[in-house]
Amino acid sequence: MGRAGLSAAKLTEAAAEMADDVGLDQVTVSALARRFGVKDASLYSHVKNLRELRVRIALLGGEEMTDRIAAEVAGRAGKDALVAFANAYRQYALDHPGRYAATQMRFTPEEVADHADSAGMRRSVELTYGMLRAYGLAEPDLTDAGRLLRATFHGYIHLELSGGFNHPRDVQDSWARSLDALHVLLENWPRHDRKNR
Amino acid sequence: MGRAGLSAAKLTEAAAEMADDVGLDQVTVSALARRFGVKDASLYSHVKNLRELRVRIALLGGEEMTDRIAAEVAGRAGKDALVAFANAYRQYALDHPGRYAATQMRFTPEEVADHADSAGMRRSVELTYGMLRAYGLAEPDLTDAGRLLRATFHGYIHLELSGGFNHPRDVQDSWARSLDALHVLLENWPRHDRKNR
DNA sequence: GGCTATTTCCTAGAGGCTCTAGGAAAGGAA
DNA sequence: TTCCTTTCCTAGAGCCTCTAGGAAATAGCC
Repeated sequence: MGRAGLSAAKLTEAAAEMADDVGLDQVTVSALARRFGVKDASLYSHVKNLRELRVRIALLGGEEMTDRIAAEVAGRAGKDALVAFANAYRQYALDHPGRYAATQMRFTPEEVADHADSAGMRRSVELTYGMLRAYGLAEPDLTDAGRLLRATFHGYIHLELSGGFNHPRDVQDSWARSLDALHVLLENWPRHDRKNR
Repeated sequence: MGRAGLSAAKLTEAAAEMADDVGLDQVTVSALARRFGVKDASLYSHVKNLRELRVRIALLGGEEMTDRIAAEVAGRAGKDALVAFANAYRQYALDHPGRYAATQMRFTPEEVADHADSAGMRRSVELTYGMLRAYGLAEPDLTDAGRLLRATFHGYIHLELSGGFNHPRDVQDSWARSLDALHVLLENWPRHDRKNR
């Protein structure tokens, strides 16, 4: 019987699919080994431990997500860019809930530094800032507004994925309206002013 | 040697403390039994399984959190109420990260129906709606704005707790400014209008 | 108080998980 | 072919959840 031909990359891809299917916390070394018809211990030649496997899923997800967002935002500005960004963000999370959940993990600096660079995360921040500058914001409003946007997007997706929205009103409609509201918000951002407060 | 005098309530309280200390996913039946100087199997007389233990933590957290928020919001309206609500929400989550994480779990209807009523969750929704009505909002804007607020608060706390805010700017300052912005947003909410769009 | 019923806690054990140590076999390179 | 490296294996320790069935402590009742 030939070998399975494993590699860290193949394992990560399969683990990511598994995470999207059955949830990130159901991704185990055992289950993954089973999927490849191989013993648990075999995977430890390719991946240090379960934690590393999850970090790899997160980095993969971060890259993919940023790519999608960048493609959608390219060439747009203002509300167009905001809506494109937000929809790409949400759609990726809905398409790949397991990968998305992984991106929300807390990393130690070594973990980020170790495998791959965290290019995905960094590019993502740049995209956000570019968008916000189009609204005429500058530091520290840039950071504040960026945090608010990230929080809102993430919170919305998290609640949606975890079934937190029980009311019958369609989530898609609520989401669209929230984007309208955020656009208004960014246009009327209470700008930082040394005298003010 | 006497008995430990366990009960579902005592276990839940201890589990909640443990969750705040070491993280919700570190709360195990084994660890909890160890804490009481008792064998694992003993806990199963009081609690059905690990899952139920976590649900109980969530319900406890939900009650406590809603109580705090209600106390702070009482007698306030408009921006005062918004800020009081938001700060109480955030402070509870920072004080009790494990309990808070538990409240974000996905429940099956039976789980909610089983133990206790989900009074906490329901009251929380009512509080939000009361606050929003003070801004002159009505359905479906009430639902939309409520979702946006919940998403923003949750997303902010989640990112803060998971170390997602790397920028040196103080989170407290950002938060305060975001509340200013949300107030502006609610005052300028793009109201639902059948002709519009 | 004594007796009984219930609750609390125990031992024993099955089964799943992570991860290490050390060995065998497959594939590539010289 | 021969050697070297990588891939995969067996074996096993340790921790976890959860069940079954039994012993001991408490509570209720006469």
